[in-house]
Amino acid sequence: VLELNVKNEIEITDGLIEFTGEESNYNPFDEQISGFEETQNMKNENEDFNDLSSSSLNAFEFGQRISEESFNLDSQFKSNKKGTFKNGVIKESEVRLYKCPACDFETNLKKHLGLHMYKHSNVKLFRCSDCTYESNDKGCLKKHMLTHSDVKLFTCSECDYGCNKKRSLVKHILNHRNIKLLKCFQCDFSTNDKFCLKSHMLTHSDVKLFKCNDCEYKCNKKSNLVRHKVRLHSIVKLFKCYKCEFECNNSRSLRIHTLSHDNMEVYHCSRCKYLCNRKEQLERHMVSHSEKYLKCSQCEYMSNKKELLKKHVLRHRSDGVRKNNASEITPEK
DNA sequence: ACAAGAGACCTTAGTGAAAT
DNA sequence: ATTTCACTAAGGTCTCTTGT
Repeated sequence: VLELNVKNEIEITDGLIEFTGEESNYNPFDEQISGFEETQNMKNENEDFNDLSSSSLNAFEFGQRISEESFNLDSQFKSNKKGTFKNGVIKESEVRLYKCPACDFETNLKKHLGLHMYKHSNVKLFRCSDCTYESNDKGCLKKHMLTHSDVKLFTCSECDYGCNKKRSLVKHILNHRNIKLLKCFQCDFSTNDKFCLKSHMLTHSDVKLFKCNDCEYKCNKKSNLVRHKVRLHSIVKLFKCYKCEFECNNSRSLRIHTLSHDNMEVYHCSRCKYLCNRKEQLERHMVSHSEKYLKCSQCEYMSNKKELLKKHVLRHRSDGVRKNNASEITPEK
């Protein structure tokens, strides 16, 4: 039993993860993702996880499931109907009398229709006093207000982690236990985050969703494109030459530029904009333009840098894949 | 549930400079 | 002249959090 703060507890016993203290039993892993598979045998692959029995994850559950989840109902309607479903059937007496003229929503309670109609207007009933957030749902505003406070409804008993969502704590605790329930069917990658898996699947695709307007760079993540633009094409120049008007956004470019002010003999690369003040540095630089690569004898890895190949070979050793020695570093022509 | 962003971690490549 | 160390830039990937 992992004790959470105040009245919340999470039990992990025989494969059952269950919250006690509150009634909600949300299972973030209820849904199957097409093309992906849950690693139900993951437990067997993880010898460090001693708390569960070997067959436990096949019965991985978060207590009793909420039957309402399976109905496609408006959230306000659904929230007030709790307890009116029995075995997934709505009682015959609860005929829906009020229909929304603007959409398919219908309810048997007039006040629910009134609340629903706010959805079709610009009127917002509740507004955050600290930011621009507004909503027609009081509960949503209450939840939003937590983001302005330091209050953490759920805290981990094993570390300093705290959050306001049960689901987040469940995921966090699964990380402590080294359990990954969602697995990529194309590689060894696994995670507990469905969206993360979706994003991971893009790495197996040749499609690049985002392209830089200023160069040939392409990637599948918007945040990577933004980072690329800031690093390479940022209009903000942080480094300025103290002798002239030259500006750039990295220290290396500035260093190279200052060579021109020092009356030093400057060596230019014929294939790029590289400059330096020593002949041997230029020669080493030219290696980066050559097609001479050093190849690892144990895998497909290649590098034109001896230090990197050494590091790589050491990794083979530490992984215990195969014993190796320096003679296995085979330069290619 | 989904989407997006921030940030962390890891890796590779390139480089300056010191050591050999 | 060559090797090695230390550092930085940059990209890929993943985790975590937040908002809708």
